[in-house]
Amino acid sequence: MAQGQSRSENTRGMLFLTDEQLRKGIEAMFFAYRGFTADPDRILTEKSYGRAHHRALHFIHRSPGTTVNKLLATLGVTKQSLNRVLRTLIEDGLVLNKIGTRDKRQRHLSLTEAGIDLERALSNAQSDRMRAAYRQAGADAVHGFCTVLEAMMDPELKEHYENLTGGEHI
Amino acid sequence: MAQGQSRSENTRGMLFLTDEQLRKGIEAMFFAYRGFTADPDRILTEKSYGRAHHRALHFIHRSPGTTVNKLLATLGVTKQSLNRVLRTLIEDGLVLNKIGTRDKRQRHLSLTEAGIDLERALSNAQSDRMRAAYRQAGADAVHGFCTVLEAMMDPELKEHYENLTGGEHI
DNA sequence: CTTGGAATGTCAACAACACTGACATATTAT
DNA sequence: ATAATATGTCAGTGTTGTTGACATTCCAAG
Repeated sequence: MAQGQSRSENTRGMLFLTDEQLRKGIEAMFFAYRGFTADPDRILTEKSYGRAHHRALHFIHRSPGTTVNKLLATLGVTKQSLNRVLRTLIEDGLVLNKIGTRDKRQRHLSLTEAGIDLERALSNAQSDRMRAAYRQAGADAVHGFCTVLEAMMDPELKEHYENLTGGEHI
Repeated sequence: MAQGQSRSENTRGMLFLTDEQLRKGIEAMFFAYRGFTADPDRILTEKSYGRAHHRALHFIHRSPGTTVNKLLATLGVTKQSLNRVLRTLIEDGLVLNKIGTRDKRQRHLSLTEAGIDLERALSNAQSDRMRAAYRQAGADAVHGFCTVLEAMMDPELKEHYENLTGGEHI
């Protein structure tokens, strides 16, 4: 019955959504995001880094050789904010900053060995929980999960998401 | 084929998950959460409030008459952090702070008319996007979405989530 | 070749929101 | 009486975001 209502559709095939169902989804996002970040946050605190460092490491690892401007667009922060984070990562020897050959204004970012190690540690911590959740929920649930998340993104952000999926080069 | 792989299971019925699929889920959470908070954030900025005010309003609206300690547990922040937010909300006439009758140490929190109005505006902004995402993704996807999110929560946080769903009283 | 604009870096100031630690005040429980 | 609970408050600190201003380097168009 509860199941029936949560899947109810009207004659035109449209979902009928109660306020209660919407609110439940909102709270699920809130609580789940806390779980989503909890494990990497513990590692980051040990190393005196924050979530912003994690994000930078993640997307540099994802698109090695990317430029600062591209990274800014993906992260959606100001250059001043990113620069503070990037500076510490470069100083600490986790990120490499190579001046472009074609366009010498651009800085191409990549991870050092140490950067790769930390990124992997963070990624593993996050993936472990993700994998457990996926296995617990099942394959169909995972598919629905991603479908709804994609539908929730801003169109502009969704482009970044899809470009990353397609693969990025120098 | 892509569909086939994302739903592939082995002979024991366990999901086979590639690193790529897990990373995609991680990035989907990151980008979707930005969309999730974008609309209410715009309203909050107008009123010189932040996301913390939104969360407080949401959960007080959800559980009228709740106490400070319960709210602290739900939000997972320190009392000093919550107090800063609550003080401004009370000063601005959005939240009521009533001394308990049974236990006079406790303060029971509830929304004023103005508080209800702002909560509704924020909630509507967030729900609109949620509803659109739900409709676009379909009923089965929504069910999977919630299932995975619940599996992703810390057990302790999941209790809060479920208690809220069940309904809270004074 | 000069000039405009793009890409980047940096400095300063500020705000939101989290934290810790310490302390005060009621109130309840033992 | 004493201990524990619930709450509030002050002071300090750190991360992460913001604006605004300015310098540098370099590409490209006139």
